[in-house]
Amino acid sequence: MKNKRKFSSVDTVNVTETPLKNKNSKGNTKIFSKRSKFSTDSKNATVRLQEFRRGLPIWKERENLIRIVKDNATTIIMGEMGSGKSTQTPQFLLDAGLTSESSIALTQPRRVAAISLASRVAREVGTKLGHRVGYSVRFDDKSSNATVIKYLTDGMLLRELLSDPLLLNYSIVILDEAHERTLRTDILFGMVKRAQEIRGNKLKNVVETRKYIPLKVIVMSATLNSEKFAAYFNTSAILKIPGRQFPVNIHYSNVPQSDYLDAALTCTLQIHVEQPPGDILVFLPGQEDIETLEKLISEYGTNLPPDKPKIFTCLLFAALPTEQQTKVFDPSPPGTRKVILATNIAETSITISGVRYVVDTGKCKIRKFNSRIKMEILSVENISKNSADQRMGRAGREAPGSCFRLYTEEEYKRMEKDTEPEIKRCNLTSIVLFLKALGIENVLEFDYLDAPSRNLLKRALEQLFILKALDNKGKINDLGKKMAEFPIEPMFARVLIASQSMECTKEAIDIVSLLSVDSIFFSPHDQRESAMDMKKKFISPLGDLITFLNVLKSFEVHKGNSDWCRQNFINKRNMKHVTDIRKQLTQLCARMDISPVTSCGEDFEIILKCMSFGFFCQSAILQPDNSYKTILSNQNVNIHPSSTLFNKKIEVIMYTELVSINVKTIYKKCFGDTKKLADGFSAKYLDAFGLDIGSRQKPIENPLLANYVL
DNA sequence: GAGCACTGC
Repeated sequence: MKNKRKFSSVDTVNVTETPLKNKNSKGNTKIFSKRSKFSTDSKNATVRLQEFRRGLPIWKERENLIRIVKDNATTIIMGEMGSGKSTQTPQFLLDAGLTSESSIALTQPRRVAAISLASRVAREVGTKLGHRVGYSVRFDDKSSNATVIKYLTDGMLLRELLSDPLLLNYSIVILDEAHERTLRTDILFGMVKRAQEIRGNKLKNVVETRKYIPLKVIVMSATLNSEKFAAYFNTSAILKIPGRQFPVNIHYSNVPQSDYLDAALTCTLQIHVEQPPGDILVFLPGQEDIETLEKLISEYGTNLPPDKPKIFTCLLFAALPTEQQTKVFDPSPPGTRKVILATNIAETSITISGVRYVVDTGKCKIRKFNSRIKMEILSVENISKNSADQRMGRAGREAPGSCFRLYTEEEYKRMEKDTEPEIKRCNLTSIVLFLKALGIENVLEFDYLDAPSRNLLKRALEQLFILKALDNKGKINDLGKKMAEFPIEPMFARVLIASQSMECTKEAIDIVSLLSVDSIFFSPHDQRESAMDMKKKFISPLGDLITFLNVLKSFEVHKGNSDWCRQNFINKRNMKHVTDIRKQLTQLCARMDISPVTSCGEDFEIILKCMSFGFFCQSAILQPDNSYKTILSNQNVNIHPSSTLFNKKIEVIMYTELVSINVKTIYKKCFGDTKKLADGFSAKYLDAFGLDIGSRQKPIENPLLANYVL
């Protein structure tokens, strides 16, 4: 069975903090199956586990850690990779009796990390997973009333806040990987601090003392600006734990590189020819670069000196089907050197053993709000110093290594220290609605570690107002509270709620689930045309959304058969995700008295009208030149060629996603050379569907839209 | 007629 959890063992946290002598990078299953050999002598296994624990760098700090946590409301632990902080800290505190009758929550930004850490710690504690030690991630809850150490994703703890805003279920909350600064951990910082203060104040009230126990907070991270966190949490308790890292030689480029792809090719081949054995990990910004470099390496690789080993390339990026992702863990064939071409996925999420050399282009793709074109775009940017150091570290996990930076030392010095936290650059609509639902009415004055820009907050508020989640004073109403309950974007939540009166909840759930995943289609580069052909039989003249619905129906008729998926270029992993989300939304709707079985049958007009409750702002009108203008900002846009409505000249369209494309691609076509061109963007529609003007929601009361009412 | 960093509920 190849599912996501196959990766649990390759996650940074797990591998670095549970390095067994017989470690096998192929997966937890392998690691555990090896270990289960020992479990025939369970006493022996227990002894081994305890010996291993005592060997961790954090073990020496045990008494110190317990004392600091005992004496301080908030503690900051800086632990390098392999220090054992994520597995040992909760056990130390539990053994020291610091949890009283309540439990410990430890958050992770990633599901696989939460699951594999919980599995590991359950073994160390000697309990069945889900009893004393458990985890809670979306679609998978292995925790019970008996659970005292609970690993959760940060998103899961956020959800728990909705029903338990003071986190009374826990006496200790540990926020791990704080340096990653995800939108969710940033909100958790503020909420946990608030819960701690309120619980502290309640404690002073003698009558209530029984009910409230103090909340201990621990912020953990590999590298972070500890002073900043310490100031934010009003604490001076900082504990530093050394990690296990081998030295890495850094080589900088002598001159700035104008073409990082070309530089990466040269550098990789040079390492291959000149350096001793060891795999090479190349960091690139995205899929396109990875595929281009693979072609280049295979072309040049054929001209290598005959006495040199051959090059064996592996690709690694998130959109790659799981079976192909796992190929990076296969040992390279004899007489070859493995070269892994990867995105940022190899920086935090996946650890590959055998890497001795890192080639760092110094670039990554980052989602950022662009105020000029007023939309979020994905663009290639320089990485931060921290990110560069993280990439470098990947060369020194098992032995000394080398890192080749394709930029000069001057350029490194000019890099930002840290990557800008998401809260300063991403869409905040969900988060603002969430805060309001938690009773934080003044989202501008919330106690953020880093305050988001007022511009971003204002946009989020406007959006929520348009969706009728907020009243004209910006206060959340019943509709908004209902929307916040759904674990989906507010616009989708609006559609689900509207589906009740539109009597099409079944279809609305299906479509929202389908739109919640990356892409249900898989089109490999070399088989693009046959993929297009196979897609044709699903196409509905009503647009992409009904086409998606047809795919889902067919997927179910074929019971998710793998061969059927492959033949039809359907991404099975993502379709499975669709059905998981659908199940969750179905349960949630039922709980909120929105009957999830109400169906509009084949009357798809109804479902399209229902979608307009969430997306009526995202409409555009056909122009004489066959382009479109958006109703909100009068912006020129086109229908994306992958849309089923491309070239159909529909009078009015509504879209769920706007994507920007690089001007380079357009110029490439005209001039063939893109080197000297600056980046630029042109908006296109990804998902569009036809909409009869008469069915548009009217009137639009928002003054912002007044100029654009049809 | 073209393109998708990484997560998460």
